[in-house]
Amino acid sequence: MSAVASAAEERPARVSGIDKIERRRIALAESALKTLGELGYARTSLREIANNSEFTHGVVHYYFRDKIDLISYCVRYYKTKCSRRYDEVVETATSGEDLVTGFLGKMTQTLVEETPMHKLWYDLRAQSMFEEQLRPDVEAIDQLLEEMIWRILSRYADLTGTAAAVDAPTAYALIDGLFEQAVVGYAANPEKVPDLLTGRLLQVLPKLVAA
Amino acid sequence: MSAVASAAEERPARVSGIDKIERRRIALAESALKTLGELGYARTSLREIANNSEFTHGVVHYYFRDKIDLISYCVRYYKTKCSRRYDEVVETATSGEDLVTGFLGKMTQTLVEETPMHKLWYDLRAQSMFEEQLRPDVEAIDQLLEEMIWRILSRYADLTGTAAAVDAPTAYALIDGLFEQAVVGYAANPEKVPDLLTGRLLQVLPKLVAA
DNA sequence: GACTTTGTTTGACACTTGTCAAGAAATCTC
DNA sequence: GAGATTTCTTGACAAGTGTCAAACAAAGTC
Repeated sequence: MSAVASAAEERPARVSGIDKIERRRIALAESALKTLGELGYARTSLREIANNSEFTHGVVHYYFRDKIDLISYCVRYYKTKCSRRYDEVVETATSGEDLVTGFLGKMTQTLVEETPMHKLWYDLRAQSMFEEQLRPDVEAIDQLLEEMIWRILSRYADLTGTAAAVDAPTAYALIDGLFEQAVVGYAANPEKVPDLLTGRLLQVLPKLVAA
Repeated sequence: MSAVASAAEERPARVSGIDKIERRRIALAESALKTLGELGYARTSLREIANNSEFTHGVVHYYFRDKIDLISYCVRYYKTKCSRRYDEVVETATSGEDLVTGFLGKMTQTLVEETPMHKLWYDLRAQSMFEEQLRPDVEAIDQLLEEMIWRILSRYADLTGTAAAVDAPTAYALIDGLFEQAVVGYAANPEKVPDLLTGRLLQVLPKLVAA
């Protein structure tokens, strides 16, 4: 089903106990993330997660202490998948234009192809304002995403012979604001929103650097 | 308790039926908003709302068809309170500096004094991605907030003899991104966040206009 | 092959949820 | 003040929740 899970089944040879348990957790988390992405935090129950998986609801509790433990694990697992999304673009781009094109392409692509995941992320970040237990994980991801944006902006400045004109948290908040706007608006207007996002980023990116 | 409710009690003389029912709804909504702001959407039940009010849980159902009807009403009621927040600043400012100072002051003030309301707003906007019935109301508020930001930016351009260098949706997404970052981070760092927000806006605002 | 450990199923529990309806209380109308 | 209407209280319901524990199966160990 997922990259990790299927990789697991390809090589079922030797699995030391700790790895096996970790593998199950990942499978559970993948399944939970799918359900969470569709229904959102508020409407997702442990039974729903179990129903949409190959496991029964008891198994969920065998591998996770409670609901928050599961969700928290999901969030942590999720972060490893997303914050390196633009690395290849950053490394292979040979000009500012190149980088911008690649960045916009990847960004609109993930907006379209992984909408549920992004919806979930903004949902969970909002939940973290009310549920303290989620806060450390959310903060960690936010940090990762900020660094991701900063790598892109630094490289962009390099390639164009300029310097970043805002600091990292600011750059992240700005670009994230545009992206969240796109995610929220995507359901209502899936054809137009990606282009709108592209246009807005093209307006903004040049203003984030200065000679 | 609130401005509207207390105004209602000061003048209990003549109240035509339709107004009385509307008044009760407002009182319920105020109470619901208080609870929602503290607990967030996911953890707020109708009974909790009733418990934190002077009414019983049956009354809630007497005045609102169901839960979504109540929350939807709350959202609509809320919007009337917030989108004119900066109007006075916009009208009285006589220079760019003036406007920026007033804007930043009001923004950090509402961040600190009305934190629960802002948390709720970002929560509800996230919920609207999963709950279609919330979408029209959320979209309407987003529109209002975009216009609010645009009034500020236009006036800022006027006063500084420049022109806005981004369109309205972009400007809103950028500033809202910074504000949401501040709201999310406020709980963890209530002393520093307002100043950080101020600093970041000062970095950004000049870049949103051009000669 | 018996025994132990590990993993899984199933069913139950206590509780909360949104919703509703029957009736009491208050208010209004004449 | 009697009767009608509106407003509110109370208690109940069905459904869903997180959690747990006891029975069961599988796998590993000697």
